[in-house]
Amino acid sequence: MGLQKLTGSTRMASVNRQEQIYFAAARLFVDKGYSGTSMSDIARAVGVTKAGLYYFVESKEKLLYTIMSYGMDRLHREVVEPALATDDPLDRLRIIVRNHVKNIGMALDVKGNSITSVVNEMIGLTGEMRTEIDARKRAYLEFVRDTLRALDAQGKLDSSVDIPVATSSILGMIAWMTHWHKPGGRLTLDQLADLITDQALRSILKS
Amino acid sequence: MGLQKLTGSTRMASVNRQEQIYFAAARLFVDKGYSGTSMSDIARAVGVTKAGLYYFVESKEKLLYTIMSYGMDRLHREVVEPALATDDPLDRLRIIVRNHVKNIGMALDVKGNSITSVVNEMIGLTGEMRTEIDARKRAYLEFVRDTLRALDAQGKLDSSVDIPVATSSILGMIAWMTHWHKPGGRLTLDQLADLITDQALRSILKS
DNA sequence: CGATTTTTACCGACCGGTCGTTAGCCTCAA
DNA sequence: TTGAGGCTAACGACCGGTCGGTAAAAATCG
Repeated sequence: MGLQKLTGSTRMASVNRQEQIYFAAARLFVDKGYSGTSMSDIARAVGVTKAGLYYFVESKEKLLYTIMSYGMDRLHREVVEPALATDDPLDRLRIIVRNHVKNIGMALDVKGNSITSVVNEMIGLTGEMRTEIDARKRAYLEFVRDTLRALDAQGKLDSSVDIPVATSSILGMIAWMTHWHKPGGRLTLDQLADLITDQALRSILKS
Repeated sequence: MGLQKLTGSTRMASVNRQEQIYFAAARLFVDKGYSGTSMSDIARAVGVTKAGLYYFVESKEKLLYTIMSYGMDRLHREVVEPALATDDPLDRLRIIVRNHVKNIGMALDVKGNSITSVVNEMIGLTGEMRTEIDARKRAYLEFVRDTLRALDAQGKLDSSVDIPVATSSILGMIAWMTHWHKPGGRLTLDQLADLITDQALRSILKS
């Protein structure tokens, strides 16, 4: 393909490239899976040679790790921190579900941004990186579980609720969104978040 | 690993090998993903050379397709058909959730059997095979959705339930099990199925 | 300011290895 | 003797990753 020669610059700023690579890789990882995506695929998506890619990225695994770390950061900032702002466990759970759904929804909506969804990819990481991401995921699970426990302590949970199972089920409802939610559909993201929040709460609260 | 020598044969009957290959492949696909699993992995798991594998299997994609087809067959036989035995939509939904959970749970529990879980692997299939499996999955989704619709017609659904969203959310609760359920845990599969069924129903029914 | 050096942002070629797949040979039970 | 059930060997394509090189931009210097 022909070279560009506009304003004498064929290159792009490094910061842009970095972001571009992370976004493109995240999108591809979500679409084709981690092992199903080759470094050439990513390079092609950002318009660079594979060799050129390795100027910005240390390894494929490190790339996945960086994306996952960033995703966990966002989850913490946009879900955990706002939830900590209230002491009422019911409000807290509402915020958790609502913001988590919106977080994933945005990740699917916003052009090129699938960062948060990649966190579901568990395979592909090994060693310390694997350990760290696993620990962060477990911490989040524990945070939600504790919220359910607090709700139980207030006697607000239905008697047939098993807290660990209920926690995983609610998170499953949310995580599974990536398999069916299509951006630009019938519902706005806010409406969707409301619906899922209601359903999740109803699934555990006393009638 | 030791050879079996029953009836003086170091070889295995072709039917056994076939099953063995499907089970081993299913397990590996669930654990490491489709693209993350190589034919060598599968061959090693069943104690055959990679080339030897190709006597029984036409291609990697066909192998995945066969496993998925088998999984869909089981889902139909163990979930859809029993559900059709009743006309009451509430009973029907109860059967769907309960049996689907048990189906996936057994797939995780039973040694070497992960068949049903593989159905979640959507990538890896192309062309007609992809189309067919997609259609069968959509038909199942539609079946569950229709059940919710019937429930709605009886006025039993909570007013804030959106049927398509609620259907996907319930199926998400179930499908996500593969990510957290560990066989031989605190609960029996029956107990687990009861818990999830209750929670799923509570999530959509009028209080 | 212009000249020079250093750094940035890449590319083409290539590495050893593994991928899915095939061809052809051997072996043993029926 | 035949054919099911393997085997060894090898294929071309592609994998993640590296190497040496380089044009252009930025920093430094006289």
